[in-house]
Amino acid sequence: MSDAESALPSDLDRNAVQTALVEWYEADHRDFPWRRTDDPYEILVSEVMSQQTQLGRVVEAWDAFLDEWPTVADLAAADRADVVAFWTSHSLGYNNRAKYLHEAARQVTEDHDGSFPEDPDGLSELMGVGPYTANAVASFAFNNGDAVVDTNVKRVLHRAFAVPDDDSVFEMAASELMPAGESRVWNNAIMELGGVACGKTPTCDESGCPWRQFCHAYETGDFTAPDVPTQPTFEGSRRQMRGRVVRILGEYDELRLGELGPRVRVDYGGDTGEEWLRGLVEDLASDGLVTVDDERDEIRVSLAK
DNA sequence: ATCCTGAAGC
DNA sequence: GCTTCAGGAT
Repeated sequence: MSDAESALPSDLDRNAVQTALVEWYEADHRDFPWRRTDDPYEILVSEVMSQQTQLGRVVEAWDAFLDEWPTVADLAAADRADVVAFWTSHSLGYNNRAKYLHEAARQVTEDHDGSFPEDPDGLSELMGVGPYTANAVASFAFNNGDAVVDTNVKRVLHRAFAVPDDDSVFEMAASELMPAGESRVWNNAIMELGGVACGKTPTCDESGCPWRQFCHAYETGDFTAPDVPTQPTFEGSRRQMRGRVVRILGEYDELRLGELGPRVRVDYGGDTGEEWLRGLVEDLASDGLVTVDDERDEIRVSLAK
């Protein structure tokens, strides 16, 4: 259980490490609106939007989303098509996440009598809520989570304390470092550190990083970060075309395949003609995002209700 | 292990 | 142009 390779702070230093970070965070941090609420629904919406999307781009969408569906019951009662269309029109990407969020709202309303589970295990049962989001919502809504482990936390722990690039080790280290019973401020603070001071290009001195005196990377000058899987080129990809289909269907009630095609790509036809589009749309249908209505010789496509 | 998405950052 | 961004489902 003990960590021979990494240099997690000793019991003696841990308190100083914890205090330094919390004081740094409380002295000054970005004032995102979801940091001013403890409503689990509002927190969940912000977390799902924030997955793989820069926080600054989330603010406007978060406001508009809660304006449209102010409570979890409102969202549960909405049509999935409207939620997916909203998601796409606000450029949030990953429209599967809109479907998951809608489904999670339905779970809370129907399976939990309208009130959220208050611990990570219970929250994990909600659709689209994995280990990170479960701990984030438990922390920020109920101050009742364990340490979150996201790319920010991994990067910080790897640099500061030489925690090896291994998920289960990151989890143990993060958990050991968190002051008990302070998940709300702690998880906010450590992710703020990763987002502001210890990003890909660290700004230790400019940001007044509170861990400089403890930091392995600051001492050695090696700011190597854990590997993040690189993505294939987006331009021209199938993923891009899926995104276009969903965006277009968000603008029309229903389209025939032949009407949809030219709007998806100007060179619609040939190798990327009806056959190709049909496959694309069928994939989206199995993801529950669109409905394909195949009647007679006309194939009609729309966002799934 | 692969797929999902789009824009800012560099 | 390529990488990165508060991950999760299958």
